[in-house]
Amino acid sequence: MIIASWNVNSIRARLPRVTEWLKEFSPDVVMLQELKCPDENFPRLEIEELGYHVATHGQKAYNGVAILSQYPMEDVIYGLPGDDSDDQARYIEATIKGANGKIRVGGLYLPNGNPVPGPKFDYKLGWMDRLILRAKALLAREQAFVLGGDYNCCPKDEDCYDPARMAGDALTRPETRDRYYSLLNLGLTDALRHYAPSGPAYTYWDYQRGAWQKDNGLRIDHLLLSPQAADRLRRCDIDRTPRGKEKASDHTPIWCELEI
DNA sequence: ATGCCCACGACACGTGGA
Repeated sequence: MIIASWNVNSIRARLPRVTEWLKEFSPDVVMLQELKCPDENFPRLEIEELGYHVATHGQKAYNGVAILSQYPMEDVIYGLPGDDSDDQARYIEATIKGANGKIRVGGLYLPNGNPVPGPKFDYKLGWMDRLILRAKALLAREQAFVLGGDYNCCPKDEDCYDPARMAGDALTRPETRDRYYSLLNLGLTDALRHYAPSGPAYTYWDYQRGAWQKDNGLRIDHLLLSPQAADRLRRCDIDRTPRGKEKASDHTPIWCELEI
């Protein structure tokens, strides 16, 4: 089973890029972020036509997450548990019933958090604390799961093309990294780093200043696996192809293959 | 030169992204 994550930066603006990638790559499951549209405007039919079940958690103009799956989905939850006052659409979770077993999939769009300090950074850290609690709850089930998406966190300086330029940014702040490593220290596996333990492995390139052409990127999209999922990990990679196309998202897909 | 792009929504040189 191939499970991918892609921040598309508007599903409506990106629909041609998304459908061509689904046709060429045929991932079994895709977590999408930054839909930037309410559920009623999500291009559901166009994606269902390609053989995908669709679960969306959108909102007007900002945020928005979805899970696409070639297998049926069960027990979908919309929104990250732990704060009923949080009205930002940044989390969706579902169980995928594969041919040879099931896996729980959480798709997330973690808050950017800039500027630092400020209420947006406080919101980011609180959101990460809730994600850690959610991961603990899922780990207690002792089943395969993946938490994938745009974490808005460069775990190490090597995950930034220019660490000095990013110093103090919410994506590299120690408070952000501490929480990312708290997640890993629960026993989760950063799937990409299992195969590429160090060095550049970017998933995002700014639209500005020719960042893509100069490979001035960031590694901020991650797939974190529970022990039961990591046991089944067979491959993980970043597909840079979509980033080089016309009308590209500023992010590109990351994917892993699990023996499920 | 910490500016330069992109998308949204409804014109605002507005906001948010990262």
